[in-house]
Amino acid sequence: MTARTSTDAGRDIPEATVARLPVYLRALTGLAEARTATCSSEELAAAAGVNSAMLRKDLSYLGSYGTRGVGYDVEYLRYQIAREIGVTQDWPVVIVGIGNLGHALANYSGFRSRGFRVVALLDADPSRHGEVVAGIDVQPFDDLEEIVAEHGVAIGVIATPAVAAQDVADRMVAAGVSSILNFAPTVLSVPEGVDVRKVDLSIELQILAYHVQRKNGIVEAEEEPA
Amino acid sequence: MTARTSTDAGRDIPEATVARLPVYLRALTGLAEARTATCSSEELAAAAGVNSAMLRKDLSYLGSYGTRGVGYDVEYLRYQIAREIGVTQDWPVVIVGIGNLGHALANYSGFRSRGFRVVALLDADPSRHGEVVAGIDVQPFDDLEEIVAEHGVAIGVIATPAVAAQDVADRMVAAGVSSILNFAPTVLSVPEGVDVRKVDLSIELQILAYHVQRKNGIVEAEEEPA
DNA sequence: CTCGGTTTGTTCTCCCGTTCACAAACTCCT
DNA sequence: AGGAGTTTGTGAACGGGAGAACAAACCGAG
Repeated sequence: MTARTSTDAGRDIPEATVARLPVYLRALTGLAEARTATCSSEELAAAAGVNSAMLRKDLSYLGSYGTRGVGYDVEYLRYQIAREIGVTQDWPVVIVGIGNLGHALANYSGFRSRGFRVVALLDADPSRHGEVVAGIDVQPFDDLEEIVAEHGVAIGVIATPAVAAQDVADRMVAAGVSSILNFAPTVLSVPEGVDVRKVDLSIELQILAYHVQRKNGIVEAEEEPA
Repeated sequence: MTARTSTDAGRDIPEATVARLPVYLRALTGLAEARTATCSSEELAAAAGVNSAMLRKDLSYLGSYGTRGVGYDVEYLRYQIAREIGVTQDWPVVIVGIGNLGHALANYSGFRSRGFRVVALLDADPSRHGEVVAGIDVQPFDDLEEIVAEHGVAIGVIATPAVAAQDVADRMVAAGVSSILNFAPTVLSVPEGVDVRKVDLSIELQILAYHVQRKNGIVEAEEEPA
């Protein structure tokens, strides 16, 4: 056995697995609400929309939380996954850019119910300041540093126009934010150690469009000269 | 040379490449707006936030559109990628579920500017019908089939609560929609041949939370009994 | 206590995606 | 015209993820 402390039974979880853990968590929550006490990897995998072998392998990175011949205890596994992700406690989050999308994000109930608490809404436009969205009033963007320090914010959400996004990211990083969820359609450059995940709505549609065109592609053919 | 028609110089583009083409397209648009006529793979890769070797390999699936020793013609490459993705023409899109997120999506200018046209906003809640969002009035969900048929809609966006999403997806598929962008936090099951892409806001945050916890993980240690 | 049935945890293999490294090809200067 | 310098396109190596298959472990019946 290599040198390991007793607490970290599963080091270095693959990124692909990390991305699926929240899906499993949601599926388990659904099962728990349906009063299901136990489930097999087959059932859980079906609920999560994945292969059962992959599910078992994913879970094995966390530890050995199932019982052979029986399956998984829904509540127990749910807690273990939540603990591994880190959503047993609440994470403070700031949202910058309270336009249409910022509004929607601020009102999104899925954040609060899944371990995230929006502690501030910031916008650079003074005409928005004081507006109350989802029970929180919009504050000047310049309050960023103070708010991050006060609440210990580690996660920032950028919902600004593309041109502003890099500046916002820089300020966030300087203020101590280490993870950014970026909705602005631009590539952010951040220092080593800072995580950025991007959600780009039009890119998703373009990917779909490609596949639609590919499916219909047999119909129209010529484009270049023969 | 294997049997190939003259038109399809690049069959079966890898999925990972398809997902990056819109990023390249956006970077090229930015360069074009900056009056840049030509760019090297190194420059374009930097603008897109990827490795230059990967960029070149990605582009090579489309064909040989660069000039060795020179680089790529911005306008020409932009057109070729747009054509490959299929965004030279406009795609009609329907959005179902005009809540907070649906509002934001309907108002999102990035759709229209990138080859997508929202032809209808649908909601099952009668109290919303007639409301005008982004210049389009909200119609009953039951109009779905008629609208899909009339406009030849191939792409549908689901922005409903989770419980309604599967029903909406089923109706969409039955009406002829072949690609779905799903914002509802649930796993959709669709028949073979239908593409689904999901965007899940809270999952993205949970992935970030995991990494934050991992970074801070050295601080707090014990959790299980020794 | 033993045996059959069930389900997990894990190993092995295949495949896709990424990166490296280099030959081919183009431009420009002399 | 020829050679030096650039940059593309691609073959090959490398790493990680996904699925199949199986051994280990558990339950319950007799």
